[in-house]
Amino acid sequence: MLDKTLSPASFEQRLYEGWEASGAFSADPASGAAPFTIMIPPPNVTGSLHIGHALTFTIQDTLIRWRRMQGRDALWQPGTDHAGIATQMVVERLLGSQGVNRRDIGREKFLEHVWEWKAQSGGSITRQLRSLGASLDWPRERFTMDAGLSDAVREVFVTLHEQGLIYRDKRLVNWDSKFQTAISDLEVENREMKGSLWHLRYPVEGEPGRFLVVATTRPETMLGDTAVAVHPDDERFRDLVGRHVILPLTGRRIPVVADEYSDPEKGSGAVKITPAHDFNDFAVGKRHGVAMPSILDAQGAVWLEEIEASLQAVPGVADPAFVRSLAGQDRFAARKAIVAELERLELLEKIEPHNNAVPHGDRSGVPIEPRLTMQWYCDAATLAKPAIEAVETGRTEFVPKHFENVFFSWMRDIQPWCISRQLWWGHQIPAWYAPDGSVFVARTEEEAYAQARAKLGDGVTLTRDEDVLDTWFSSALWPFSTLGWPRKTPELEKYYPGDVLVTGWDIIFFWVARMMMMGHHFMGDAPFKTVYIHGLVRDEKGQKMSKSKGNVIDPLELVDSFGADALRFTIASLATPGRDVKLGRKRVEDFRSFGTKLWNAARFCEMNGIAPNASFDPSKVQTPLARWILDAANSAIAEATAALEAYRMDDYAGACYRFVWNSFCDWFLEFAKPALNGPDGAEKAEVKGAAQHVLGTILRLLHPVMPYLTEELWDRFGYGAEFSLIRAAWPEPVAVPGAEEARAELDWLVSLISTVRGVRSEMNVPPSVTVPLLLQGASAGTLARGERWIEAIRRLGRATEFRALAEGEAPKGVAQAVVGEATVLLPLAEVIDLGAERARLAREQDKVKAEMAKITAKLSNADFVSRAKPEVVEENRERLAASEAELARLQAALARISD
RNA sequence: GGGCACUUAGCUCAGCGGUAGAGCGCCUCGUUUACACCGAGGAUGCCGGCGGUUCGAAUCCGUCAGUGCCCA
Repeated sequence: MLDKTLSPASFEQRLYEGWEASGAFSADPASGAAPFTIMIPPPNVTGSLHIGHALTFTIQDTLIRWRRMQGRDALWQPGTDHAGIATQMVVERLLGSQGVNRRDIGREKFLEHVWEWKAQSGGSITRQLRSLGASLDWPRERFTMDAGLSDAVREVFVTLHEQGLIYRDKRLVNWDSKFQTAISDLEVENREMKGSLWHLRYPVEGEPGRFLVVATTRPETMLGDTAVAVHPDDERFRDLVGRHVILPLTGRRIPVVADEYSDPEKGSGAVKITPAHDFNDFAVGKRHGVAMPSILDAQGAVWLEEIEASLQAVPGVADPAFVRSLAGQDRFAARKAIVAELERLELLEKIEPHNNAVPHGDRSGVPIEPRLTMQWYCDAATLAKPAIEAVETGRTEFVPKHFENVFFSWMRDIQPWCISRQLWWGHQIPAWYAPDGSVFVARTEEEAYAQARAKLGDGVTLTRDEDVLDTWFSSALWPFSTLGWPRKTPELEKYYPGDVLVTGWDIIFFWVARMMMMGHHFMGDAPFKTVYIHGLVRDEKGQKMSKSKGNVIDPLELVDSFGADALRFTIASLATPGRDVKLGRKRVEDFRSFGTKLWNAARFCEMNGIAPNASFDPSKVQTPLARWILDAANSAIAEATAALEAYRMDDYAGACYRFVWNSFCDWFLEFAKPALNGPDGAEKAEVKGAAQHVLGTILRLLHPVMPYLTEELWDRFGYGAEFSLIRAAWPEPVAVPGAEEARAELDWLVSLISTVRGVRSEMNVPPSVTVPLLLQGASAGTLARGERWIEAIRRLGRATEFRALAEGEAPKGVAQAVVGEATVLLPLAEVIDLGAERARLAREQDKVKAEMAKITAKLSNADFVSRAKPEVVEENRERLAASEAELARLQAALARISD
C-alpha cells in the first residue's frame, strides 16, 4: 500500500543507485541501436552545483532519458574541465592558509598539491548531479587533464602549429595583474565605473606657451605615450599635424598624428597614444609606426626599463628624477603622484567627472591591464570559417534560431585567440626553446630534441615553455577527445558527431564556438547537429543570482525539501527556449503538488485493485469511458512527443500536467468510480484495464522529467522489474475503436455536469441539496446518454434523476441552462430566487447576443465572405446557427419563468 | 553608439493571421470513502502607444516609448 503522503527522500537515492548499478545509464557501442549523444559541457572541477546547473542538466537529462526510452543508444558523456585559473587559485589559497607560497615549493610540488586537492574535493559537482537524477554514463567520466585528453591536446597543438594555425606573436593581451597571466577577451567583464577625465597640457615643440590638451582616463599611462592623435578633419589642430609635442615628465618628443580614431566630440578632441597599454592606441601606434614602450610590469607597477633611455630633463616640464621615483609604484599610486606632479607644473588643465567601462578580470576582480607580451595564438578566423558555414547551411542549427545572429556576429569578427596562460596548472605547451631562441614544437621532448639536433647540432640543451594552454583549448576538443581521439575508437566512430549541445546563451562563445571550430578542423564535421540555447536562472524579481546579493537558491536544498522531481518539473515547466527563468523556492513548492497529485491518483488506483495487466488490449475496448481516456492518452503522447522533438520542455511538461490532472484525475477517475464501486463484470474489468494502461502510459510519459516518482510507482505497481522504467519503451498511440463517438459522448457529459455545477453555484444551491435534471427538447440520443451515465451525473452533478420533462409538466421555480440541443431544468422552488435566475438568464442571453453580433458583422461583410478561406466562412456560419439556437432556448427558458 | 530580445489577467508566462489562454494568487462554496500539496464554481484583459498591410492583427510591417541583455 502506498503511503498517504509522497516522500521523495524515501526512494530517490535507492532508485538512483539501482539504475546506476544495473548499467541503465551506459551507452553500448556494440549495440545496433542508433546513437543519441549529448556531450555535457564540462563543468568546472572547482564548481559545486548551482541552480543554473540544475536547469541545464534537467533539460539534458530529460532529453537523454526520453531518447533512451525511444530505444536509442544514448550516450550522455560526463566529466569536468580543469579550470586553470580557478583551480590554481583555490589551491594557492589553501596553501596560503598554511603559510606556503607556490613559488617556494616549485612547480612540480605545487602540481602534486593540485592533484591531491582534486582527488579530495574536486568534482563534487559530479556527486551532486546524481541527486538531481542525472543519468550520466559515469564509467565514461573524463577530466580534461586525463592522460588521454592531454594526448589530444598535444596532438591538436602540434598539428595546428605545423599547419601554421598556431604561432607566437607579440601583441597586446588582457593581462590580469593579480594572477599574472594573460586571459581571454571573454574572461574580461566591463564594469561601469565612476572615474575622471583628466585634461593634460602637452607643450607644443617650438611654440612656448602653446599647449595641446589631451584628455585621458588613465593619466599614469602617459609615461608610455609615443604620439598624440587628432582627427584629420579637425580644424583646431590642423596646423599641429606632423609637428611634435613634448611629453611632460619624461621630456620625450612625440609626434602629433592625424588619425580618425580621435573623436573631435570627445574630451578635448586630441588623444594621447600609449600603444603598449591600450588596444585602440595599439592599432593607432601600428598605423603610424611609433615606438611601443611598456611602462608597467607584470604586477602592474611602474617599470622604467623601456623608457629610461628616453628620459630627458626639460625645465618646468620634465624631470627624470621624478619619473625614476615612480619605479616600482603600483599603477594607482603612480596615478596620484603623476597627477599631483602635473598639477604642480600647471600642466593639468582640468578634471571632469567621467563614467567609463573599466575591464576587470572576471575571476580576479582587478582591472585588466593591456600588456604587450609574447604569447601563443591560434588563428581562430581560419578555424571559424567552416563553423560559420555549417550554421549558414543549416548543418548545425540553433534553437531558438535567433541565437545564430549572436554566433555569427562573434565568429565573423573573431580575433586571434591567445591560448597561452602564465599558470602552472594546465596543459604545458609542447614547445621547447634552444639557447639561440629557436622554437621546437613537438609531441614529446625526444622529438623536440631530435628536431633541435638536426638544426643546431648535438649538445644543444632545450628548455620547455613554462606556460600552459587556456582551459578552453582542451574543452574545445571535448566532443571528440572524450571518445578516444586521436585514437580511432568504436566510440568515436559511433558517437561523433553528437546530436545536441545544451547550454546557456552566455556560453555560446566559449563552448559552442570553440567546439565547432575544433570539431570541423579535426573531425571534418560539426560536433553536434543542434545547439539548444536556454536562458539563465534569475531570482523571482528577475535579478541575476549572486552570492554577494544573497539571492541564490541552492538546488540541493530544494531537492531536500521538495524532491528532485519537483525541482525538475518546475524547471521544465518554466524553460521556454532562450528565455531567462525566474525561479524562487515558492515556484518549486507550488509545482510540488503535481507529483503529489499523481501519487494520490496512483494510490487510488491501487486501492481499487488496478494493477498492470499485460493481456489488456486497448483496441478491444467497448465502453465509451475507456475509449475516451485511451484516446485522450494518445493525444497527450502526441503532444508530449512533439514538444520534446521541438525542445519545448514547457509544452512537454504542460501536456503531461493537463492530461494527468484535468483528464485522468478530474474526469476519468471520477467517472470510473461508479464502475469501480459496482459489481465485478465486463465493464468494471474494462475500466480497470484502461486505468492500468493509462497509468502505465503516464508513468512512461513523465519519466524523463520526473524519473524518481515514476520509477517508484512503476516498480511498486509491478509494471516491470525493479529499476526498469528507465529502459521501458516510450509510449506510442494505440488504435482506439470508436474514439470519435466516445469523445462526443464524454464531451457532452463533461459539458452537462459543468453546466449544472455552474448553475447551482451561481444560484447558491448548497451541495447538500440534490435535484432532478429535467430535459426539455432533448433528443433520444441525449436521453440515452443520460441513462448510461446516470450514476456519474448523480454523483458529480448532485442530481437525483435525469429524465425528459413530461408532457404538460411545468415545475415552478426552475433554474435552467442550455446544453447542446436541450435545456436542462433544475426544479429549485425552495432555494431559488426567481429574480436572480431571470437576471442570470438575461446575462447568458447578452453573452450570446454579443457573440452573434460579432459573427453577423463578419458574415455581412461581402469581402469577408468572398476572400476568407471557405472553411473559415463555413465555421462562422455554423457558429452563428449554434448561437441562434442557444438564444432561442434561453428565450424559451426565460419565458418559462416569467409568469 | 551598434545589435538582439521582451512588453498579453494581480504575479509568472504560453499563444504569433481567423471564438484571448494556463499556472499561481484572489473571491464564494465544500467532511461526496485518492488527494486541503484537495474538490466545485467565479471575477479579472483598449494583448505598451500610434500608424500601416489584410476581408480579418495580440499575431505581419513600420514607428515611438519603456525594460533587459550583448557588443563597442
